[in-house]
Amino acid sequence: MKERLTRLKTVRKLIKNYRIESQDELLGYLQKEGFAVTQATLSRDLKLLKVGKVSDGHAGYVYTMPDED
Amino acid sequence: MKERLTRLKTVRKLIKNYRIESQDELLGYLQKEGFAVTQATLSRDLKLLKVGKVSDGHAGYVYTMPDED
DNA sequence: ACTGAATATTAATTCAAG
DNA sequence: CTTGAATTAATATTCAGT
Repeated sequence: MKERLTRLKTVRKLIKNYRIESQDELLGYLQKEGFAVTQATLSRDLKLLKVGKVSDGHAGYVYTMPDED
Repeated sequence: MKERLTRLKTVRKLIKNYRIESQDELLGYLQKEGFAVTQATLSRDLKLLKVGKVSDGHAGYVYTMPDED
């Protein structure tokens, strides 16, 4: 199944364009894009993409993409 | 209490020098350096320092310092 | 190999207190 | 303003199934 590849691309895009604070939130965006997965899968995707969750210092926590990969 | 400042410095150093995979692990190193805090405090420290936990792609998860701050 | 459901683990926040 | 204990929330992993 090559769905994972297209999904990973989408996840990447979403993280770059939105301020996402949790995997559940990301899950919501993904669904709007037509992907139906669970949190477990998303966790694995984020691992593959090496995205990190970092505080912005005051407000909350945000997912970040590594610079090119 | 200015202990937080010295502790933050130490946390920074530890994260730069070791491969730390959890706050509990970091807690251990901190104790060896003479700081006795709880996970709650550490979580706050990491927030202040904007450190992030990121997968290295295969093995596990590692804490990372933002490039200069 | 990829995934979901359930679970275990880890991390953030609340709430009270110094 | 900083912290710890307890709690809640978030995330990683296990285990089974395809």
